[in-house]
Amino acid sequence: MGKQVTEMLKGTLEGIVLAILAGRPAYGYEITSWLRDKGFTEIAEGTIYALLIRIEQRGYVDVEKVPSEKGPPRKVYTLNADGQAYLDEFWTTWSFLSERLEQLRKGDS
Amino acid sequence: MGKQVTEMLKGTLEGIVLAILAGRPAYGYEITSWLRDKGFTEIAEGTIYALLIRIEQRGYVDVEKVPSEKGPPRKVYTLNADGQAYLDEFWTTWSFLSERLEQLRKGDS
DNA sequence: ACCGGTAGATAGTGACACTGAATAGCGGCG
DNA sequence: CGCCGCTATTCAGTGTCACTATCTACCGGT
Repeated sequence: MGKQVTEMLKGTLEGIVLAILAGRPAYGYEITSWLRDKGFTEIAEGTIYALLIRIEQRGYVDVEKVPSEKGPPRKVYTLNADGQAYLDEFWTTWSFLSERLEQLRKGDS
Repeated sequence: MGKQVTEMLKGTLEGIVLAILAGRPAYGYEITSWLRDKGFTEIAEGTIYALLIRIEQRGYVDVEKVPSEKGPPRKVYTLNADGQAYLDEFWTTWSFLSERLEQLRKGDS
């Protein structure tokens, strides 16, 4: 893989993180580990933190500082109503794109 | 839709165009019209031409100038071996991403 | 005292799609 | 004839997003 994934993630990584947060609240480091587990081995730590700050500024998540037993305090992110709405929109957009791509792959051109 | 699609297209639009060219040779204006037909109404003309120049410079396509009955000569693009290899890679990357996304949507988190 | 693991922040870079406008050839209509 | 509309391509400037690389900071164990 490599650069191709990087470009394809633009616009989708945000949705991926919001989808994770829809399942349960989480903090940055946790999300990064989870992504690595799921095969996204190439996603840099810094990328996730930058993304989290972005969605926080847009008001898609609520933030709470929670002291950690190990290391500095965690910033725990929780999806709010605006974030859920944006996530719904994301899935609609994804479905649209996904369907066209599958048609194309089948040679329906 | 709107901006969300735009960001999601990064990295995939290139694959879409190559997939079209895998079916048959085509020129820019034709590809744009085809995309609009298929629901990609928001893709700007300029975007496609810029993309075509890019994939030409990378050597994924062969180019032939064909005089047109109407308007200036067409630049007809044909997918070559390198392009086909890149397209195969694209589908692999797409499958990877697509599978994780579907898992996420099903709440497999 | 140091190191490894946990946790987060940030400045600079590159790639890609969009906007908006310009150029150019051709046919038809008044 | 002159202008409009359709076909067809090009290009300069913009914004967004993920990456790289680096830095700060807290903790436990050796």
